[in-house]
Amino acid sequence: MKTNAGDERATIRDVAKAANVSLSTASRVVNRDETVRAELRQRVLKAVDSLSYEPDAAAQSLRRQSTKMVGCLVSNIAYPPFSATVGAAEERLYAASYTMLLMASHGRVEREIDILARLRRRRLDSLIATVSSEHDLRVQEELVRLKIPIVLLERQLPLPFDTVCNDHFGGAYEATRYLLTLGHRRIGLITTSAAILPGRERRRAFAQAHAESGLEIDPGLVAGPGHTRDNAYRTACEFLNADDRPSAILAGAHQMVGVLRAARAARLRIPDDLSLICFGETDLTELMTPPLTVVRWDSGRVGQVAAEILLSRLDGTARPSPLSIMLPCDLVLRASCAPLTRETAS
Amino acid sequence: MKTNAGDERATIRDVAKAANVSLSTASRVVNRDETVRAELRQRVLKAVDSLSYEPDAAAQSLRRQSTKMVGCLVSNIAYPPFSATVGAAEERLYAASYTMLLMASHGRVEREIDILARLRRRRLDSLIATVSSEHDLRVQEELVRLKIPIVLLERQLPLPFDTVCNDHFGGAYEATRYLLTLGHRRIGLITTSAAILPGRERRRAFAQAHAESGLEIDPGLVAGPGHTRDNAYRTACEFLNADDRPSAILAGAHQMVGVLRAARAARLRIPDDLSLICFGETDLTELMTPPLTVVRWDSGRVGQVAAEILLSRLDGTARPSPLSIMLPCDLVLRASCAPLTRETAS
DNA sequence: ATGAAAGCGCTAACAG
DNA sequence: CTGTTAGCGCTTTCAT
Repeated sequence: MKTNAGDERATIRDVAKAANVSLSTASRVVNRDETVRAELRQRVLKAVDSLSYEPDAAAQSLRRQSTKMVGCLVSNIAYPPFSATVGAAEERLYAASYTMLLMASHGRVEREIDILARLRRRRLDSLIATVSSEHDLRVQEELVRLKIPIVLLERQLPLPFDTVCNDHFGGAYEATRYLLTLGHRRIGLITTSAAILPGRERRRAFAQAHAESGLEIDPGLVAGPGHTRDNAYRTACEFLNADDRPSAILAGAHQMVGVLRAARAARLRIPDDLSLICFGETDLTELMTPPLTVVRWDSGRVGQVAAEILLSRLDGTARPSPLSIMLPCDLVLRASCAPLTRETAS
Repeated sequence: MKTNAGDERATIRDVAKAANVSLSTASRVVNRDETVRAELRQRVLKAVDSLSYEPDAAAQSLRRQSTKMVGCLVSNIAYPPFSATVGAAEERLYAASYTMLLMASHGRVEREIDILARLRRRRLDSLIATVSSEHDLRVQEELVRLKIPIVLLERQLPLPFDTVCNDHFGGAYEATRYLLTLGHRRIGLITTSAAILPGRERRRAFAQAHAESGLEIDPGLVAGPGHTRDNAYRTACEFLNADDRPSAILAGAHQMVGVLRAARAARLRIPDDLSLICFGETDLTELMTPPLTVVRWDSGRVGQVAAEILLSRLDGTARPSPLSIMLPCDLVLRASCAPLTRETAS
């Protein structure tokens, strides 16, 4: 029974009229209020069906003061770790009847502020965000002004928001120590900006591992933001063409693409001439020759956990104090690192 | 002047009151109606600023009967070609003040129907969709019921929707011919389901190229849906362990990961023992050893074009008849294909 | 040029 | 248990 006479959408009023009940009774039935007599309920349900009635989310939002929408702010949707995280979060939120709004800042603060203003007008119930800098006060101000539960991904701010991060410090520390143990003394680090947690923690771990071995770091061998592949490629070329080139490089998955190109251009064999460790697992790291030693974590898990926290805030289950979840990173040894012998040192 | 006395959001009423003008005048100013006296305009603007007034999108949607939201339905957000497309579309739509809602069907028709019903309630202005099957009539029905402009991505339906696709037929045809020219006679094809355009067109091209050379196809060497990597891996293993194993395989980027694993497990060298062509460019195809010959297209471009079409529909610029855009695919020769000699034939 | 009033579609007091 | 009524915040006639 799906004959929809007019082309117009049926409203709850139409349903009430067709079922010969009041507006509120119709509303009650639609909203599963139990206190409606079975007979009336049937009449309403029939009307709903025959009119193909569907509640208007905009009207509901206005009235209920809740949009059942969650914003998701990332720097770039197409960056695989992000898309895996976003995908997992969407999955969980969808199951809880939330709709996800997706916006990309492309790493630009101006854009980010604009996005947050827009999201404010949309009256989101909640937000998942990976801000492009932890130091920008305007962004922080905008986040606070939203006045909704916020979960930060891979970021830390001096604000009472929930956060879920991976243990990039631990991962980078293990990776650096491993290279040091293999005898490497000049190691390059190419990763994201120090203005965001992964970049900051990797630098800190890199420094600490060196310090614990009583070794100095050449600041010239630590590079970032290098957010783009091209930047990473150029940086890697500089590193590899120098007289005292590093014998090993640690790089983010995104940057590693540039590093591999540079290594190929410089005709360096891996791991014989250059040892490599990648932050993040991708198809490439696993299937290339040789397979790359990686610091691995579960991007999807980040999104799942974030969604879970959000939902617990939304239904009031969560304890008031902000949660700060840290997920593990593991060093997975493969074939891209070799011990440093006299020969390979330049 | 950002002192917001109460914690409540200011409404247009508050603004009108503070500026000592009527509701409608305040609204006019906010909506850039030119017919307001400069003095009043200033007063209103000042009030807007001091109250940090921001229009409520839900209320606007309700009143204007337009949500300024565009839905985006894909099977999986984290699948790189999709995320590149979605990212590019979001970019363009954002610039035109639209917000993107993202939902993933995970290839399940039931889920897809549920999503479409939900989107209907959200009263989207428009939709970008990559449905999981071109044959499901319920999905088609739901799409029609939306009664909004729809752009289909990489899909074709017997309905008056705009579509933007890549020339998978052309790409697969060239690729197959290339392998045939190299002397290959038993070629495997592992790609997506024939129920969607890319899978269908690749099969068709594969068949036509063979037919034009007067060659028969072994249907056992054409596999799909194999949407997951594990499926592709299993299929490839079967192919490669058979006595009359194919000397070459064509596979989608997603499936290729499984194929490479299988080739490695079977200790087959590429291209000496097995020639490979991949549908779609990824980091892996370019940087692995040997670099893979690929059928390449621009995923981002698909999203851009789709967004452009959508916007032209939304502002009434587009001509009424549905557009059907086909973007090119190119065969990029690299090092993963070798001529077939007696020795390599099994 | 400005204001008063109606109403988008819905939910939730409040009466009965 | 059911109906009447009052808005949610906004835009838009329609008068003035």
